[in-house]
Amino acid sequence: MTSIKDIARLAGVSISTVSRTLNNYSDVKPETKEKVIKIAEELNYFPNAVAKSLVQKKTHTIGVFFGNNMNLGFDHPFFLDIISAVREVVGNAGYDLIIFTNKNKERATYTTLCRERSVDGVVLLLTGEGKKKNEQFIELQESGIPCIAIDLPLKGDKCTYVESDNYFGSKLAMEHLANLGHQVIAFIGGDEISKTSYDRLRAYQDSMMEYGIGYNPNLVYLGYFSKGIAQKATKELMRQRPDITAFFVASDEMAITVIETLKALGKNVPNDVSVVGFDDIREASFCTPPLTTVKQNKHDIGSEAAKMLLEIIEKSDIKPKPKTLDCDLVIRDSTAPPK
Amino acid sequence: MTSIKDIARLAGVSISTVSRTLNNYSDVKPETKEKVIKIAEELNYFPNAVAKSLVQKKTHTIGVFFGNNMNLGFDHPFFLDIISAVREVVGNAGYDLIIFTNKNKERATYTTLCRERSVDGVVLLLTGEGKKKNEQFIELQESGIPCIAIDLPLKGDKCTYVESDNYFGSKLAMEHLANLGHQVIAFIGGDEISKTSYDRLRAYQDSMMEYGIGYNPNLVYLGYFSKGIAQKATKELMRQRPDITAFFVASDEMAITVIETLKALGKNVPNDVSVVGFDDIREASFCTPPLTTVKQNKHDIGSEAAKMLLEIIEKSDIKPKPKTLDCDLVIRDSTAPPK
DNA sequence: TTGTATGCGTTATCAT
DNA sequence: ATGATAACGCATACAA
Repeated sequence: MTSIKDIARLAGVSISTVSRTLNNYSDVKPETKEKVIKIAEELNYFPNAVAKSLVQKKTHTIGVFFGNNMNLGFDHPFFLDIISAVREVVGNAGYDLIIFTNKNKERATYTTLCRERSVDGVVLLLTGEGKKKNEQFIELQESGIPCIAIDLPLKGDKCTYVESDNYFGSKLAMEHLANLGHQVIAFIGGDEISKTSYDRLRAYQDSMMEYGIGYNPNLVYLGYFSKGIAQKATKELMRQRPDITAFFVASDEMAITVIETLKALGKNVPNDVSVVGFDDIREASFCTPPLTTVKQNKHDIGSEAAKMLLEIIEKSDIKPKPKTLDCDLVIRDSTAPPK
Repeated sequence: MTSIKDIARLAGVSISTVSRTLNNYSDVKPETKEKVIKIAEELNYFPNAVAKSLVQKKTHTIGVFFGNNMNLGFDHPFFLDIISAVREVVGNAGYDLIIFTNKNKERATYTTLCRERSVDGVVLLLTGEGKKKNEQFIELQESGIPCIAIDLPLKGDKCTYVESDNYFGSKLAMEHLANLGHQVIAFIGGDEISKTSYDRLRAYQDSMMEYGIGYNPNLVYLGYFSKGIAQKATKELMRQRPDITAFFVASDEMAITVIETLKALGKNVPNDVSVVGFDDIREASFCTPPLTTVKQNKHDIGSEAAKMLLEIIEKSDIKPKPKTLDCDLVIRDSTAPPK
C-alpha cells in the first residue's frame, strides 16, 4: 500500500535516498537515515517483493512440483516429511515455497512454469510419476534452473537428485529374511520404469542368487505402486506358488495390503508367511502385526535436497552431485522363521 | 528470458500489439495476430508473472500460514488433507499456493507478509496455535486482505472462518458413551483458550448434565494438545478417580496416547475403560484397538474454505459468513459397555 | 488496427 | 551525501 514514494515525500528526500536507507547503505547521513526510518515505521512500510523481484531478478521463492495422482501428491506419505524438512532449510535461508497448483496452463511445462514465476530454484517431488514426462524432465535438466529431484535421476549443470540407497536397503531386507531361513521369497515391485523400483528389484534378484536360492521370475510381480495391484499380486502369487513363505514388497502401503490379503486368504502373518515392506510410513508401526520394513530417512532426504538446492542457487561454481542416503532395517512383528 | 520486446522486434510491430495479441484482444488484425503468435511460440515465450503482477496488482497466488510447533505445521495430521483440498480448488481457479516459510523477517506480521508478497488471499491453518498472536489476528481481520481461517474464529469484511461442528460432534460422542451405559466419563481437553477446544468441553459438560450424570470438574483435565499432557492426564485422572469407565478425549493423537497409557496401567480397552477420540486421523483406524472417534470432514473443510476465499477475492460485494461443517461418529473397537 | 507514452515499486547508475 | 533518471517486463489509456 505505502511505497517509498510516500516516505520520500513525507521525509522531504528523494526516493533513492529512501531506498538506500532502507537497504542499509553506508553513505546516508545519520540524521536523514533516522528520519526516514522513523517515517517508514510510522507508515508501517514494507517493501513490495514483486517490484523488488522485477528489478533484481531474484524472487526468494522455491518452486515445488508434486504429482496429481492418488498417493503421489499431498497424499503421498512422504510428501509431508520431506517438504517439512525442505521448508525448514529454505525458510532459514530466506525463501518462501511456492507450490505449483494452477491448472489453467495446458501448454505449460515444468520449465516454463518456473520461468513464468521466476522461481530461484525448484524441487521435484514426483515419486511415482515415472517417466511419462521424460521430455519435460530433459527440458528442465538443460534449462539452467537450479533443480533438485527426489527419487528421480535428473542430472544437469544446475540439477541433480537425492534418493535413498534403495539397493542397499533392499539387501538388508533380504538378508533379514534369508537369515530367518526363508527360501521361497516373493517380490512385489512398484513402477517398473523408475530407478527407485528397479534398484529394489535388482537387490532382490542379486540376493536370491547370493544366498544360493536362485532367481525365479515366477516369484516376482511388477506393476506400479498401488493397493489394488498389491492385492491382485498377492492372490496370484499365492495361487501359483503356495509354497511362498515370505514377501518382500517395494512399499509399505502395498505391504500392508499384502498382509490384509494374506489374512483374507486364511494365512497368519508372520507364522505362515512373513512380510517386509519399504519406506517406514507412520502406519507401518500401527498396523497388525506391526510391519518389518526398510526405513527411508525422509527428513534427511528433504533437508539434504534443500541444502544442495541452496548451494546451486547461491554458488555459481558448484558442480551438483547426486546424493544417496542410507536406509535402516526396522524389525517389527511381520517377520518370523518359516514353519 | 524472452520478452514481448523480442517478439515485437522480430514481428516488426510494437510491444502493445504483441501484448494485445497475447491477451486475446479483439482489435488485432488476423494476419498480425497469426504472425505474433507464431513467433511467440517459436521463441517459447511465456509471460513474466512478476512483471504482470506489478502492473495488474494481482499475483494469482494464495498465501498459506501454518504453525511451527510440533504437530501444528506440516506435521499436523490435518494439514495434508485440508491443504490438498485447498490446492485442488484454487488450482482449478488459476492460483498457485505460496507457503510462508521465510524466517528472516522478525518484525513481520501475517498482514505485512501478505502485503509484501501481494498475495490475492490467505489461508490460516494455525490449528492449535491458540491466541498467542491475538494482535496479529486483529490486524489481519481489519486489513482488508481476503482471508480464511481454519478453526480460528476470525471475522472481518474480507475475512471469516471454517470449522467443524465441534459441539455437535462431541455430543454424538457423549451420546454414544451414555447409550452404552457409562456414567463416570472423564474428559481430556486441548488448548483451553481455543474455540475448538472450548466447544468440545461445553458439549461434554452439557451432556453430563442432560444425561443426568452431573458435571464434576475433577473428571476434567485441560492442557493443550500434546501426547505428554495426555499421558499425564490419564495417570492423574485414573489415580484420583479409579472408577472412571470412559474417556472422551479432544483429539485422536491424545486419545491414542490415552489408550497406550491405560494399557500400561494394566487396563483393558475397551473392556475396562472405553475411549473416544476426535478428528479421525489415519492412525485412528490402525491403532489397537481401532479408535472410536468423531470424524472431521477435512477434505470438505479445505474445499469450503478455498471456495469461500475465491468468492471473497473475486466478488467485491460478498459478505463472508463463517461455515460450520458436520461431523460423524465413527464407531470402532475402543468403546464397549462398562463392566 | 496499430503505435506512443506512462506507470506499477523498486534498485542501480550516474551525476552533482 | 543526495537527487535524477533509467531500467525491469508488462498492460493500458490515449493518439493516430
